[in-house]
Amino acid sequence: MTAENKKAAEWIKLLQNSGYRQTEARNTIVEVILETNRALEPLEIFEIARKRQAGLGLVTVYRTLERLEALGLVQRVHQPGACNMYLQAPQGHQHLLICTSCGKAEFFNGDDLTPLMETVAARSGYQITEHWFQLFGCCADCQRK
Amino acid sequence: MTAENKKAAEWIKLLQNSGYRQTEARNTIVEVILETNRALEPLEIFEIARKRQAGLGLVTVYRTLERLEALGLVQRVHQPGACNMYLQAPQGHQHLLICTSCGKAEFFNGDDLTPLMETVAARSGYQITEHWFQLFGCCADCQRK
DNA sequence: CTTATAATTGAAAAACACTTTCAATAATAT
DNA sequence: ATATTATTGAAAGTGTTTTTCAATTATAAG
Repeated sequence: MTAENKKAAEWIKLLQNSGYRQTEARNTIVEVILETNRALEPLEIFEIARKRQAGLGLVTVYRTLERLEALGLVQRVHQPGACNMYLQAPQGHQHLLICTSCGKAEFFNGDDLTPLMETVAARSGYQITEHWFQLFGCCADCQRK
Repeated sequence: MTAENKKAAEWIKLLQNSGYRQTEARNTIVEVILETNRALEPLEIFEIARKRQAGLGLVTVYRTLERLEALGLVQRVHQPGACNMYLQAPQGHQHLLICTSCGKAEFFNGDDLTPLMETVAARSGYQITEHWFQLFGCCADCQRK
């Protein structure tokens, strides 16, 4: 059993524990998300998944993403070109690093941001509750090309 | 002449220097953006502007925003709820602090991010070219309420 | 000031992305 | 095996953004 299969089984289990049923459509959609290392739009997920499961509906992709996001398994990603992309969520709170060439997404820790946020809070008078931090660049593989 | 009027005149001038014409529609749209301290959706701009200029079309708002953004006068802002909002762009590269209650937007400098970005670049092998950093919170005025 | 020009406009239609509705189907509990 | 109920895909509906187009208006030229 590969790492992806194992994670897929975990996700399905979590869905079931929340009262959702295991279906072919959900299995396929979960697999597609887990084996992709970049954020995907609903339509992209649909097109990949449809090749494996004829008859799958785009609506089901939207509905499954909604449930996966509510369970915190998937994360919505905003990018300049598209702001409704979905990616497997990391452990805890992490920040994204995205390759502008191939789209590959990696997470990193941003604990270092706390002092800056405190300075901004003090200067502005705002009580800061949330932050978005995302880096864009060219990954090692794409630099070689 | 108020500060907003002065800035509006500058923007119109810049538009003209780029080969665009001065029109009533553009004047009104520019004024609305300049006197608002929060990011607005095209439809919001349209509704405010229409009260001052009957007959204005929503299409014109979209087209004007496109030009203003191309000239760097206006900046597109992504927020969890809406990712097509527009705000007067700051001098140089700055980061946003947005009040989740009233929407008020302020800019701040984020020079402190450089060391973190260098660390991430070194660890990941990415060549970092761009970053998004945005803070959300409750502004001083809204805290009092 | 008058005329020629080319950009700009708003209306309408089209394109697009996403959501809702609904009857048929399929997963799960009994 | 059966009953229950979530899930499904198709179709219709909604909201947003873009395109098309003829009429209008700003600007440059005379």
